[in-house]
Amino acid sequence: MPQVRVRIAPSPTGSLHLGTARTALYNYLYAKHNNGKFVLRLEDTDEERSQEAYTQDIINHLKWLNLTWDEGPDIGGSYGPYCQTQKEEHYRKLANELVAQKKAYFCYATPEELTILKEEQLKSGKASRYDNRGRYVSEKEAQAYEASGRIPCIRLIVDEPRVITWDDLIKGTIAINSLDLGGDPILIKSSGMAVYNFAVVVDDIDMAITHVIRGEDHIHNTAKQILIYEALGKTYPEFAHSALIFDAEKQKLSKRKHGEFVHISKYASTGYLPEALFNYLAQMSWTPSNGQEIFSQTEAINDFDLNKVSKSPAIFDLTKLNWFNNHYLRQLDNETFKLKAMPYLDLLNLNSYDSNEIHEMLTLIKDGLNNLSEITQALSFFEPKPLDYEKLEFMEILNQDSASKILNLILNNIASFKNLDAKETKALIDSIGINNGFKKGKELYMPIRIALTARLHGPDLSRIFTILKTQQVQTRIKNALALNLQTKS
RNA sequence: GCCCCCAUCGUCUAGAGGCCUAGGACACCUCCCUUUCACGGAGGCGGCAGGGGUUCGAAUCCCCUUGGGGGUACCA
Repeated sequence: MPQVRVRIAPSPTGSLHLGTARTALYNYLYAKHNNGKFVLRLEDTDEERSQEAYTQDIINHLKWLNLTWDEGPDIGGSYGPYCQTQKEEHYRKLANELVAQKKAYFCYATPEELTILKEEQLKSGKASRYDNRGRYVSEKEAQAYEASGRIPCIRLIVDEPRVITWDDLIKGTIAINSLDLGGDPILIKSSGMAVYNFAVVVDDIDMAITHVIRGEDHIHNTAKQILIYEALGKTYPEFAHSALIFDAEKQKLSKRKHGEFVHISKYASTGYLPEALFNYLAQMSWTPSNGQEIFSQTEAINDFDLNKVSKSPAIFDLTKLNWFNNHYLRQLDNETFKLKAMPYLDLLNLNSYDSNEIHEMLTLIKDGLNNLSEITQALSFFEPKPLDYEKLEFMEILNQDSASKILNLILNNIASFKNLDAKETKALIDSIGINNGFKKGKELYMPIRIALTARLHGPDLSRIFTILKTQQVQTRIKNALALNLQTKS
């Protein structure tokens, strides 16, 4: 058996899409599982929408996901070039050979003529398709078209009717009638550039691709492409079509509807770990044989099997991704976590704290995070500026008599808190509470929590207390008490 | 319209005719731990789209219906 060679072939018309990433992931896993090669190729035949910035984005984020390729436009390889725009001549040459062999022909129909054809078909309730009229144009007519300045495209002659069938590695047997392919397909646009379906086939042949793994939106393209392989006299590769990823309304994930959250870049910048996204994407239509939800890339490679990839579409669920991300975030050692947290920490003014204190803050919140960008909000109360207590829920608690009593007690004893660690701080708060008739619990701690953080919930209060230090604690309690007086008067 | 694909808890799935009283995970709910939140632990709720076959036996095989999705470009 020849070496397995698979490819991911994104078009640089947008930044790396979730769906493309998952297709890349399947290809990657399949290649690595079979000791094969994974190739990156850019399908940039769309002259109008392709952009260099997108190419960079795609390359960066595939790398970010640790889906590394063995050959590609950035690193080369012996089957290049790996961009379609660099192969224009080659495509044209092959198409012309097909014309010479009478397997293809020049078609002089104008877009306007085709639009009219389509409208007529629609009106009479027929399936809309090209009527293959160009097949029957005589030499003489062709010369007349040339003389009138028409520039032809090249179309492939399709046997009709005929059943095209292949054994899909994910879906099983698929059969499509050539009659339903919309008429003789274009190979070369009149601009001279190859059309997607032709370029793909030529490239997959040139690059000795053995397995084409892609989304099921390509199923009809596959039928057309098989016809092209046959015309070129080549055997076609194995095909595997995976179901698409949907949103909660069972619609295809689209930039238009979902904004930046269809792009891998968004997850990277929001502080999702590549391991988490990899794991989530992999498990959403494939389950390892041991049934585990959490698995590493290596484990996935060892166990991957196209046959076990789900035939039905999966709905993208951010909540579940969050669960995976939380898991991987908690697994990070403190140093790595700190390193990854830095960009989000930098958004806060925490210059007054030393690195031990920053470290302490991070361990405080590490376990409860969905993504790293939540750090900014989670730690914002550490910024040395006055807090805003003007919220009904806070006021209700602060206005209780017991609240001002407790806060005053802490204030009166503030000096005793100096240089205590978290455990000692807690013990002191407890004893102050007990000596003055408070049970330790919500009644005792909530007013302090609100005074120090202006929040109802958060991490361990005594640790917050020690990080803030007595000076800041004193200021905040005074502020909270002042507010209390204000509302009472 | 025409063609193709798909159908198990709200979501992701396990299931290859008897191991199924349909298993797991996320979410949700209850309880425990706990000053609160989170983490962790113990439970709970919840599903084979419908109808016909085939079979001793169907979530599983076949057919129909319904529903969902994709495609139908000189886009990729």
